[in-house]
Amino acid sequence: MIALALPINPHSGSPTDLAPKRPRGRPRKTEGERDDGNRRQELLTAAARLFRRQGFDATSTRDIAAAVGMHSGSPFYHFKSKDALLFAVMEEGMHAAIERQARALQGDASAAAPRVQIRRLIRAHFDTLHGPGNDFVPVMLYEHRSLSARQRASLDQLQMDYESTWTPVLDALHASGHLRAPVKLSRLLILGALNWSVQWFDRKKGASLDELTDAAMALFLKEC
Amino acid sequence: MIALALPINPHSGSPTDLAPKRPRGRPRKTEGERDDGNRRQELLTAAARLFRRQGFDATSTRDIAAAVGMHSGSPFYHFKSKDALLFAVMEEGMHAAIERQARALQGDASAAAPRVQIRRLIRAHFDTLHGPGNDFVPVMLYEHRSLSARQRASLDQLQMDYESTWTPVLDALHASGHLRAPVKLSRLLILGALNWSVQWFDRKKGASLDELTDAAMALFLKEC
DNA sequence: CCTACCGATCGGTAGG
DNA sequence: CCTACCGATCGGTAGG
Repeated sequence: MIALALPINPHSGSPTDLAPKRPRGRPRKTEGERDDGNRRQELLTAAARLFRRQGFDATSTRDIAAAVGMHSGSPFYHFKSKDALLFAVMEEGMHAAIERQARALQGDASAAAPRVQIRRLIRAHFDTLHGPGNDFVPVMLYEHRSLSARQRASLDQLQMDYESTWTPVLDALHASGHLRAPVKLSRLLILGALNWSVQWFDRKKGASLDELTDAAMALFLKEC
Repeated sequence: MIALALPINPHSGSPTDLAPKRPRGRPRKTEGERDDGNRRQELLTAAARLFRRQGFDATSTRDIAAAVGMHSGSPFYHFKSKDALLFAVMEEGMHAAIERQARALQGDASAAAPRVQIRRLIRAHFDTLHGPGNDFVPVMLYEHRSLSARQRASLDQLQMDYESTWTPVLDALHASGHLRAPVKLSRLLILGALNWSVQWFDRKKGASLDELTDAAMALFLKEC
């Protein structure tokens, strides 16, 4: 097992350490981001939380720095711009959502009845939007407009990957008569109904995520 | 009939006009807004358009001034702050939406079948979101977060007025078996599905508003 | 990752 | 509604 050199406190190592020296100066950057382990992730988490609460424009890079105990210029050591930070938040959100979705369908991807599959998809989607600490995708839903054209195109691709999982399930439901509206518009309207819940759902009161899922199932599907 | 003195060009009137003089200096202000007829409305329309396209924070008051051919400080002659301008945009949007909704139900408010009523509500809602020049309500949906607590409370009241029209219709549909999910959650999910269309609907391509309405009806209602 | 700083932009205002 | 302007804030950077 390889020991990871966690740079928690740069002053903690003895000067005579035999461990291989980390390279001095600025680490190489990759696609507008630098890699530094913990602190980078802390910035992402804090940024996601603040972006969700206050919006992208209303959150200054100083706010984000303060939230993780850094000084005003330091976030730019980890991200080359505020835009790059926003993009990284959204990208991480989409990757997590895609993985969560895959996990929800695991095992019986094609074995389970379409009604079971759609339920799992809906429930996983609600988890992505309302699970504790899951601020990343809501930021993406809110702040899609704040991205550059290139960044947007890249995220649209991820979003298409995510949504493409729904299509065969909706096709099957349409074929069996559980869904009567056209599949493409159904997908847009259903995901819209779920996404909009970021505007009103409160985990601490009202319905639970299971009740929400039940309601969505009852609203969208015919009983045949 | 009383002649309205439209101050289109302050220099157009002869000095010997017998028409009653307009009061000199700044007009009285009311709740953070001044009344000046045309120009004020021009500012509102331009602001709605820009806020929708770029977002509230990304739109400067200079952008808005330029859009109507004013200089940078002049919007503050009509609105006491950028916030007041945003609020006025949203308020006008909600009033128009409430009127459009009432018009859609006119005549047979209680006579028509609930299925007809819900169709009209859905169609009127899509008109509010996607009708030509209807940028006011989409701004409200996007920028709800940018308001102060007081402004938000005031708009929430208008939104409750708007949504309350849906409840008796949904109640009737639930009673007749056309709607199976709980009424309150149904209202939230349905309006969410419709609202989210501001993110993807394009009047110039794809489905028409009528097709969209058909799809929504087919998605949400059981056939009994 | 900190210190010290810059240029640009922005909401808003005084006075006419 | 224009002119001229101010104070504050912000993203970002050089140098260490």
